Amino acid sequence: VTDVAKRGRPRSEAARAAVLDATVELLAEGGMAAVTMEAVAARAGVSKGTVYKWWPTRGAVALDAFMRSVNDVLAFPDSGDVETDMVTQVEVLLGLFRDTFAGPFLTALIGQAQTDADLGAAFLERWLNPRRKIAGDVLRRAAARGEIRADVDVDTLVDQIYAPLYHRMLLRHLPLTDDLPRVLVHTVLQGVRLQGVRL
Amino acid sequence: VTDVAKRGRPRSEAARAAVLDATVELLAEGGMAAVTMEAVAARAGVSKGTVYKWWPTRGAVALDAFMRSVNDVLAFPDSGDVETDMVTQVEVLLGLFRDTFAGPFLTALIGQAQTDADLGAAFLERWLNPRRKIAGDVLRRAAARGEIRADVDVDTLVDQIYAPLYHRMLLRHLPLTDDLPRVLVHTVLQGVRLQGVRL
Amino acid sequence: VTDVAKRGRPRSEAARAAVLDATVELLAEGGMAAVTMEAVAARAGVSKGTVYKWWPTRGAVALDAFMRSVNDVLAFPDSGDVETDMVTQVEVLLGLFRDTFAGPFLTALIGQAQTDADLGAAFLERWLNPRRKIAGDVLRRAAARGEIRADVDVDTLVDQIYAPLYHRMLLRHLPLTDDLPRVLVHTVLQGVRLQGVRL
Amino acid sequence: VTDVAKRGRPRSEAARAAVLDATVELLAEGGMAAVTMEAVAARAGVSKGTVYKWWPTRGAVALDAFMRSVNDVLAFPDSGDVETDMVTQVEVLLGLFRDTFAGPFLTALIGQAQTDADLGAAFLERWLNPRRKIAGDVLRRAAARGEIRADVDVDTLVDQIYAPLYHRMLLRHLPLTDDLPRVLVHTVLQGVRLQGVRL
DNA sequence: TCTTAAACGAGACGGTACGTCTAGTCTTCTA
DNA sequence: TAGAAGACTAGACGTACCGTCTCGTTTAAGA
Repeated sequence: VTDVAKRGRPRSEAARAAVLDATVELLAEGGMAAVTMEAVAARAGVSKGTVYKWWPTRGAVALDAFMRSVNDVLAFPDSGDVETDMVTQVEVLLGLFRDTFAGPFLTALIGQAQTDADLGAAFLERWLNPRRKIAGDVLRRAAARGEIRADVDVDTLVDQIYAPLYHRMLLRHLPLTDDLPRVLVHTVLQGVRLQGVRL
Repeated sequence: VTDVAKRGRPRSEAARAAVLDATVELLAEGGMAAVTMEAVAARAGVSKGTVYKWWPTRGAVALDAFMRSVNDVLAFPDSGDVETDMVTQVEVLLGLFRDTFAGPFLTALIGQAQTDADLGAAFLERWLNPRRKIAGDVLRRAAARGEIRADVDVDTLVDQIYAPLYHRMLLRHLPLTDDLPRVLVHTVLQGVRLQGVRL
Repeated sequence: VTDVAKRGRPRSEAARAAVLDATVELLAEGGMAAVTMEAVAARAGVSKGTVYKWWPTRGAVALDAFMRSVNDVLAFPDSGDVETDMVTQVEVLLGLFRDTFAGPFLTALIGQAQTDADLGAAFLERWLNPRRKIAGDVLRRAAARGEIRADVDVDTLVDQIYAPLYHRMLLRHLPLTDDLPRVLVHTVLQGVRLQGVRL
Repeated sequence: VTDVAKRGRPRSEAARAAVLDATVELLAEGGMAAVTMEAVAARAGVSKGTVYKWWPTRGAVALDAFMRSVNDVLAFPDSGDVETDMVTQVEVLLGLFRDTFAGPFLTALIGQAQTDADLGAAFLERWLNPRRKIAGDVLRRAAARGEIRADVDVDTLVDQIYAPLYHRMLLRHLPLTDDLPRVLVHTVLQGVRLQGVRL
């Protein structure tokens, strides 16, 4: 508990919200290229100084705006069957990528992170790692239950399921199809299953 | 044979080479952020007008510079064993990503392509698709030989092998380790093999 | 007589005419600002090299174009009365300045000459001095006939009659009115007449 | 009294002065051709944006620099004799044109004004018209006193005295000689005097 | 008829300034 | 003390002309 008496004018929550709303709008209209500190401040009706006071870069603003606008879909089913659980979860993510605002937002953020190391680190911490963690837990539970081999490389397994989604979203070489989650999960789990083939 | 008479002063090959060299240098020194049209022209000892005449954006310059500087490693072994061939090829790619200039170059290009659709298309055409094509051919040959299931989804299989490399390179959540190619290829092929488990 | 045999392709009169026509058009459309070597060449359907071969600067092109397009109004009446002759001549010049293309052309040329000494010299030689000469001759004849004082400063007299026309055309502080020639000439001649006042 | 609260950072007077100083220097060194927005900003140690913020064109900068550097010599003597007063004043102007920095400055400005209507208007308002006004007032007072004819066209009279100075400065067909003011004023006033000839 | 030389079109080139935009920082007043 | 307003330095943007330069192509005079 901080009983440090706060002096001076408190931070304006209105300003914060206006900045994040403006960012979402601008990204919708013109992609990440339109999300300039200048434009964000102008659109939000906020001074540039205020934006810089609370966010170091436009990437940071965008990440905050993104995290605020996704209703966190971290809930993971636990039906007792790995494949069912994984497919369900991948389908949720694919829907998010393809059908909601998260798609353009994520591509923009990852693109931006290539020239902004801090943004990359923040993106890992707040978005990617939490999702990898729970997916990994499901696989670890499956290994404990004997559904898949115990010596499996969970990290690589998670990559082989999730990376193709990001890859297609970023490179646009192939569409995100409805059957993709099932195929991705099935092939990989088939490869690490203890007992023979399951069709 | 083009007997189209060439009118006017011919394009300076020296200028073209100077631009691409300068781009490689700048990218090495300061990443894609340092590759500005201004800096490229200055470093190359070429006028800005000339750069803009031949390349629409800095992304286009960078892509050309990249394609010129990779000795095209499209050669694919054909030992008759899918897994060996795929592992070998993925190892080559991983080495390229991790140990050469291609890594920073590619991340920069893909990042840039998120706000430059033309660059994205050119990148697909000149880099990604050719590599996917030959990897896919290897898998299709294996299917024909009966090594893997005939109804396999080749595109997705390729993604599950290659996407993790790009993913780790772009997101930096995990390192590109030496055993990664073997694990990636083995798990996936195991999942689509006709006869049981092969260890 | 130059019996120097001319070898090689002779100068294209068509190109010369096209350049001068284009210059007149461009100046009409956008003032001297529109008369760039680039635009002249393009409009004339002539290569830039050809333009530079025959004219050193755009000012030179413009001066040539101007001199070609004014039907030389050097003819000066000689009625035996200085004032009548001078007024008539100034009226002709004023008409030229105000009602024809010569106005914009001259302001552009004089403006341009402020940063192009060669153009200034050429302008004096080909336009201003010939006109000053014949006006001066009329005044000198009048002095010889005893109409005006013999010790009159002819150059300054000519300036006091003509300079106001150029001044108003260049500075635009006052319009070129119909009665201006009469007033200009009358006042000045009144000041140098031998016998008393003539109304 | 303006009790309008000024918000935001106030304009930097240092920057303004630096710009005008730099402009004077550049014009001295290389004429109006050297006065580019780029060079002005660089010489002044000021960003281009700041220059463009306060002056729309280089002509505008130059006019401001000019108006700041002439100690306004609007003071007009009133000895009671028109001719004496006018000659004195024309001599001052001639000295300014011929012996000081004002000459090159004015020719450059008037030249520039031929392709910049706004500059022309500003030049009239801030330089030419104030000077014409007080010269005209002297002549109007003389008419009221009966020294010259009451129906005189003051504007044209002023032109006949001043225009030759500008004309010789711009066209360089004749030098600005010391006796010019006396001759200019004498001839014209002689032409509009009420009583006969005065030598 | 064939050669030769100048003029021509096309257009690429190194420069340079344009006027605009955004990044960040800084300074002042207001809430 | 936060925030709004906005001026400031810095520097890249993409465009436009500059004047020069190579080309291949004409065009006429001289061999």
